[in-house]
Amino acid sequence: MMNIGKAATASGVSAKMIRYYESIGLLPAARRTDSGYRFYSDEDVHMLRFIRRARDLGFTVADIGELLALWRDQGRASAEVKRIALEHVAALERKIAELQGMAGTLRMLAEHCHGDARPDCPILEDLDAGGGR
Amino acid sequence: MMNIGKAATASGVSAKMIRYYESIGLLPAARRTDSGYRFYSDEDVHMLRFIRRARDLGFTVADIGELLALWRDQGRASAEVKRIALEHVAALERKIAELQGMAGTLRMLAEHCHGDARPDCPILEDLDAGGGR
DNA sequence: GCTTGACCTTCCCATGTTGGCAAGGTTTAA
DNA sequence: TTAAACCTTGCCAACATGGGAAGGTCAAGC
Repeated sequence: MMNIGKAATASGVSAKMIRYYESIGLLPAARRTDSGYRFYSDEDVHMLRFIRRARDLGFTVADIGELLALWRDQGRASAEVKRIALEHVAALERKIAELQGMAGTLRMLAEHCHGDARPDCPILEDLDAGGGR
Repeated sequence: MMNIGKAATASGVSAKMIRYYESIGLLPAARRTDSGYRFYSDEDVHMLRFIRRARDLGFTVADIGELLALWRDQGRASAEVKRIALEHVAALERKIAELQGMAGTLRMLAEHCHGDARPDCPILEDLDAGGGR
């Protein structure tokens, strides 16, 4: 049993975030000491690490709510977990493609820009003209 | 000369955003009619399209502030523009790498998940264990 | 036993960009 | 004259996170 600070260092989730997750219902309300301090078990820290890892993989808090429910449900079907994961992969890939498009365009523009003291600059010219759209 | 609604459709920037950009100082305060309506010139729409295009390329509003200043400065050095663009490309690429890492891990995990009615699922197991970290 | 510092509590605020809604004023067309 | 389509400002929401203030609690050292 430990304080929120200890649970935070043990799990890698800040105390601030632990309180936040509790407030939005991602975590059940923590037990409290008589004086009102939250306290946590190793089991709780385990759940916090789960959340931390899922955040690192880019899942939103809403996703994690679903994943946690499945995690706790011993009779879950793995198909559901896989669906959530693959949907997330697809979203990540859409985002990646979008960023790659931006980076590609900019890299191209920058290549044609002298990058010296002269004022003419294809980058600004493109922004000016709207990239031919 | 036109209303904000017209300027919005002409530039592709919503009226809401035009007001927002004005409020944060990205745009100078628009001129007003006697009754208080904002009005815009073709020149203004031109600037709005510049902003729109730069947003599409992923520049933050802060970046765009710099770019607009350079755009207006006829004596600017293109080196400065290029620097901003390349910094942004680097930021995009960092983000892309991060997302690719997430997507790669998840794709791998999903591949090893049966995705059927059985409860065992490598995805949850990884989240559980913390991916070996 | 008292003081001090390190913890905890709640509450409010800020980030960045965008949309939505409400209450009220203006303009335009029928 | 009236109705529709605009405009105005202001507030609220999202998402996840951090910062800070004001005040209560706990543990260690003296």
